[in-house]
Amino acid sequence: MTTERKYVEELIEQEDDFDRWYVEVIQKAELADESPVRGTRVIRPYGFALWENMQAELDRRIKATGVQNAYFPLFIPKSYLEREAQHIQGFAPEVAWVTRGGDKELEEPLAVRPTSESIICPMFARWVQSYRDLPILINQWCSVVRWEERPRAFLRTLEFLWQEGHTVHATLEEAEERARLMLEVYRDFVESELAIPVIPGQKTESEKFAGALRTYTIEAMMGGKHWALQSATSHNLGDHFGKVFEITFLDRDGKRRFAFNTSWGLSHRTIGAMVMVHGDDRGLKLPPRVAPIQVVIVPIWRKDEERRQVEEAVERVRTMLRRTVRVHADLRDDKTPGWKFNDWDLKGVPIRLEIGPRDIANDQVTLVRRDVLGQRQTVPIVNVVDAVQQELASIQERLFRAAREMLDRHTEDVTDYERLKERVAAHAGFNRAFWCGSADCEARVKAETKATIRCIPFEQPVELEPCLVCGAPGRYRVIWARAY
RNA sequence: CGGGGUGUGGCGCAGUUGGUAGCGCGCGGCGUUUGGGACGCUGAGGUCGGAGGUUCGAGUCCUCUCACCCCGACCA
Repeated sequence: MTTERKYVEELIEQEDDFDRWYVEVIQKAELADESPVRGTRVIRPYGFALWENMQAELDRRIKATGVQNAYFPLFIPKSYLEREAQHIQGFAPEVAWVTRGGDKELEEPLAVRPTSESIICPMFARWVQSYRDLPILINQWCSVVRWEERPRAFLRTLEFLWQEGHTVHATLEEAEERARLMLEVYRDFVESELAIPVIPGQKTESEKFAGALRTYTIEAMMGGKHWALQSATSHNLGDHFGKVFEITFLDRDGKRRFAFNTSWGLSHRTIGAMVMVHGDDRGLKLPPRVAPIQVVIVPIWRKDEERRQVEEAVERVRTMLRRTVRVHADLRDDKTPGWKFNDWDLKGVPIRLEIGPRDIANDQVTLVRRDVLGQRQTVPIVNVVDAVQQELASIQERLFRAAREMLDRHTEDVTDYERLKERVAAHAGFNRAFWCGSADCEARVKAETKATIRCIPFEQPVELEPCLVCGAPGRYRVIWARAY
C-alpha cells in the first residue's frame, strides 16, 4: 500500500532496528530533542506535558500516603557525600563536581546531587530529637546528575527528572513497611496509569542500591529486544544512614536510638518505557490516562461553505468534550487531513475524531482509535462525550492487556543453563529460574550471558528446585534478563 | 577506555582525474487542493566541523585536531 511505503520513509520499522526506531520516534513525535551537551536532552512541550500528567497523578498518590513535598539543594559538600562508604563507592564514578564559584576556587568541592540521601539525612538529624518527631515523610521533585558513559534518551541521560522520597522512622519494621508501601504505590501507578505490567520483587545483594539494607524494584519488559527496564526502586536503608549522619532520638523508654530510613524514586525513564512497550511502526501509542492530548479533532472540507459548517461543528464538539477530556482541534489549513492523521498517529493520540461534510449531514462524528487503526466508527454528536469516555477507558485497558501478553509470551521457565544462554542471545525475553543465592553463580551468568537477576519476585513457588547454574538447592526463583 | 563510523543549507544526502557547490524534503509568497502524508509557479537559505600544509586553484590530496553516532566494558 502506498501509505505504508510512506511510513517507511518517515520512521524506520521496529523489526529493522528497534534501537534506532526508539531514537527516531522520540525525535519525530517531538517528545525530546538533542542538546549541545552530550548525553543531555531537551524535553519538548509535548514530552513535558506527558511528564506533567504523570507527575500530577504520582504526586497525588504519594501524598495520599501522608508524604509532604519539600526541596533540598542541588549541591552536596564532598565530605557529606563521602560519609556513607558504600554509598560514595557506588556513585563516585558518575558524580559531577563543581570546584569553582565565579573565579574563585572552592575550599571544598561540591557534588551535583546524583541522589539526595547525603544532604537530606543531615537535615533529618537536626529535625529529629524525640520519637514524637517521627516519622518524617518527605518527597522532592527535581533533577539529578549522573555522568553516565552511554546515554540513551529518557532511559539514561546525564541529567534526569525524577521524584525521590526520603523518610525516617523509629523502627526497622516501620521503615520496611514504608519501603514496601511505596513500591506498591509505584506498581499500581505504572500498571494503571502507564499501562505497563511489572514484576515486583527484591534486588539481590550485588544489584541493590549503594548503602541500602534492601532494595525493592518493579521490572518491566520492553518491546523489541524484550530487555528489562527497572522502572522504579524503593530502598530500606536500615540504620546505615542514621548511624553515619547521627540521626538519633530519645525513645519512649528514655533510651537514645538511631533512626531508620527509606528512599524511593521513579524517574522520567518511565517515559521511555511507555514508548518502547506500546509503540508500533506508526509511532507512539500513549495510554489515555497520561496522554497530553486524549482526543484530536480533524476537520475535513473542500469548499469554503463546507469549511464554515465543519469548523462550527468542530467547535461544538470540542466544547462538549473539553470539560472531561484533553481535546485538541487541529485547525491547521496548510496540512491535508491525511497528513494530520499520520502526524497524530505518530504522536500517539488515543482517539481521533474526523468531522467532514458527510458527518455533518448525519449529525455525527467519525471516531478512530489509535490502538486498532483501520476500524472506523460513527458516533452521533449527542453521544460523543459518553462514547469518548468509554473508548478511552477501553484503550487504556487494551494497552495494558497487550503489554501483559507480550510479557507472558516472552517469559519462560528455564531449567537448563544452556537454554538460558540461547534465550538471552536470541533476545527471547525473561527467564524464570531457580537460584541458590550465591553471588558466584550470579556473577558467572552475568559474565557468560550478560543477563542479570532483575529481581527475586515476591511471588515465589511453594516447591523450590535446584539452582540453574550449580545445581545446589535453590533458595529463590528469580528473573534473569538483559537490562537497559 | 577499547572497536567501528560520520561531519557539505533546518533535516536526509550527492559531489567524477583537484577547476569556484547541487538534489530531495522542509521553509516564505501566490494560486489550485483537502475522508490516510496533494500539486503548480516562485523565492530565501551553505566561507563544505576546525587549524595548518601542498597547489595557479582544495568539499576533493596530506598532517594535526574537535565533535557526534553506533557496538562493547559500566549504569535509574
